[in-house]
Amino acid sequence: MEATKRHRRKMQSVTMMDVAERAQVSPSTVSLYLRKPDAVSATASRAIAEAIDALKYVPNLMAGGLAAASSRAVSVIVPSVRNAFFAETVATMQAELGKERLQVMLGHSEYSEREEENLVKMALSWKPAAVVLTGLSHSATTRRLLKDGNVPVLELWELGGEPIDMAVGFYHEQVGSTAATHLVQRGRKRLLFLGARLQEDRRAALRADGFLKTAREATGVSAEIVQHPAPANAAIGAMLLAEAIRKYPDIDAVACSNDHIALGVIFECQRIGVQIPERLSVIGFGDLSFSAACNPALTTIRPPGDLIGTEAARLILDRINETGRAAPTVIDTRFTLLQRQSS
Amino acid sequence: MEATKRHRRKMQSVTMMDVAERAQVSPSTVSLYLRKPDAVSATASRAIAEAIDALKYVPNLMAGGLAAASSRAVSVIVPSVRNAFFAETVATMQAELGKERLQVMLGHSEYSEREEENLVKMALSWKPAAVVLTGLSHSATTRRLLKDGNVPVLELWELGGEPIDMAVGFYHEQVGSTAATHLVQRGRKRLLFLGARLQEDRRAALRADGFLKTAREATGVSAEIVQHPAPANAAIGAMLLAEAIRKYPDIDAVACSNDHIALGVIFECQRIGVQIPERLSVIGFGDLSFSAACNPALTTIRPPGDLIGTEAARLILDRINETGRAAPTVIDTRFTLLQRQSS
DNA sequence: TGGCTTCATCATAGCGCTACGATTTACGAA
DNA sequence: TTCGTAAATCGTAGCGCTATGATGAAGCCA
Repeated sequence: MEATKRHRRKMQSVTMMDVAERAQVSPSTVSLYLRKPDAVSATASRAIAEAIDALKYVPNLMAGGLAAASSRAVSVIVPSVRNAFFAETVATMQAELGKERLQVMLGHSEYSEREEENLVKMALSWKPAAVVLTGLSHSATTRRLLKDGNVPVLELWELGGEPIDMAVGFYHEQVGSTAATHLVQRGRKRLLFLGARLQEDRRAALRADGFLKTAREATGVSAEIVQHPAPANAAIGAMLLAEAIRKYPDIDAVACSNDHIALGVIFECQRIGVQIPERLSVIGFGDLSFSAACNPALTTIRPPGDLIGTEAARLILDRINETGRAAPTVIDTRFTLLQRQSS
Repeated sequence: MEATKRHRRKMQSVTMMDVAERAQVSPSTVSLYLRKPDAVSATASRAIAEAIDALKYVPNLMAGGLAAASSRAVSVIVPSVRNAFFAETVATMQAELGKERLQVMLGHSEYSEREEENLVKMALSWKPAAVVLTGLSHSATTRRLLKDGNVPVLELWELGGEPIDMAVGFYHEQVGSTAATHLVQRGRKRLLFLGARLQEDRRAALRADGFLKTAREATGVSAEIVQHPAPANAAIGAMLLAEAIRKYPDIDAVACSNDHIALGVIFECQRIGVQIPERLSVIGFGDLSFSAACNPALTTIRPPGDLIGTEAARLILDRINETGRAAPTVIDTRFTLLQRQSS
């Protein structure tokens, strides 16, 4: 009986139908106005804008996404925004994509391929316009999901090997190599690499590899490594320096896997009376906001986190808008050695 | 003619209908299994799980959100994740909400009420399960949109006045007051507040107000302020200290609006030969990852960014699950004075 | 044995928008 | 004046899932 049929009430107080009625156009025209304003006449546009404002209409992006089989969302998966590198890239992407009314959806992998896989599954459920990952290490399931997902994929912050789709980053072994070359050119002969969490942070491990390889190739130069499994911060840096000097009393240079560690090294050197750079050269990685203000000012290698974010956003927008430009699959943003006082 | 009728092709290769067919249940049961597993028998659950795995089914959350008139997304709007305070809160919320398969959507307001308003409009288009804002300053339009939006709203990181819905944070004037009280109790009499970007960062401005008010109430104590319009970082901190000493040569204590500024102050004091804390006490705000490792270790006030994130996530989940507990509208997380060596 | 309750499962209309072909109108050229 | 083309607008089925009442089966108690 019709009397007992379920009547699902309308959930949204104002819909595109209401806007269309007030503006005296069809709902299709309202939809077109919101998606392609240039395809709608000035007269109709004014009436529609007035109706939207008067009715305080808020579009339902889920209905639009269902109908279009794609959403205006970009899933961005980084190890953590606690990490200043990824915070910078996320912030830059959010600014660029926000301008085009694309919503950034955030996921934290905490350097876990398993967690990244779970996040990719959740991401794909939203039919995102693109999926952004950090680095090149992914589970086989993640790779299959993304290949089957028919979605633009970017891998950021690391280059090497064949990307799933697009990649923006630089070669981390080259960062390590550049640090070693710099110290050797400064005349240092007893080099040390200080790293944290290298088991999970593969990019830091790659920098360590590049450093040791290049340093050990230099005539008359020795290079060792001292590590700690905890996440990198200044306190860990201080501990690492203390252990380094205990194990290798004659070191004359240290390269740190990031500037937090380098900061801790600088403070620890002050405490134990080691002069930088006279007695010990220090080089970091990251060029964080405090690096130039250190005493002495920190020599470091600057990764362009902002450029990575900007280029990634541009690739996404190009792919979405299909401007026809054959966007390069891989962008090498390189990095910059900033020679300051500490080396 | 039917022959010329448009046939919109099915977009998603595998849908819930396919899973239902393979598991030999109805699509309703599959939907129930995904939303409320306890309501489905063990036999049916096994068959459905097998079918999902075999067909590699990925749900379409937009269809679900359209049908349910709500999505499993939480919109989180912070000034920027470049700021470690908000990065910590976002990271904590992402971890808690991710466990319940709620997607964090990120927005950056850059301390602009206008930008926040735009982000709230975009947020509401996704029919989020909750909207999270930072601070208590919002445009009238933002307040109306959220009230009309029929959505749980949280305001984080600041208490004071009546919240739109729920609030988790602490009183920033009390932070400033606590810093002043601490310095006065240490016997300091010529106090200075060093702040950056106080025009936009209202919480930092509130801390400055609290500091000056309390310091000036103390007998025989004077207090001034030196500011810079740029975003706070260590380099700005160094500049502020240099200007502070130039303008007020007899100061014996500085309170910094955050620990980045304090870090710059520490380094600048080293450069100009000012002994901390003998000649100058320094107190910061934030307890960032480097604060304990400074030389001298930095006295600071620790805001519980992680607790704010955890409590916010709990309030959201309670509201979504409607557990019946009358969750308090306002949670004061307080803050902690960490007295280290610099004061 | 029958009736009532509970648990598991199902039916299906509809949520709000979009794609894309159809239709209408206006303008310019022959 | 007529025809063709371009611009603007419209029609409407369907995208994939869910809410909620309906239905059937099983179990328990009188």
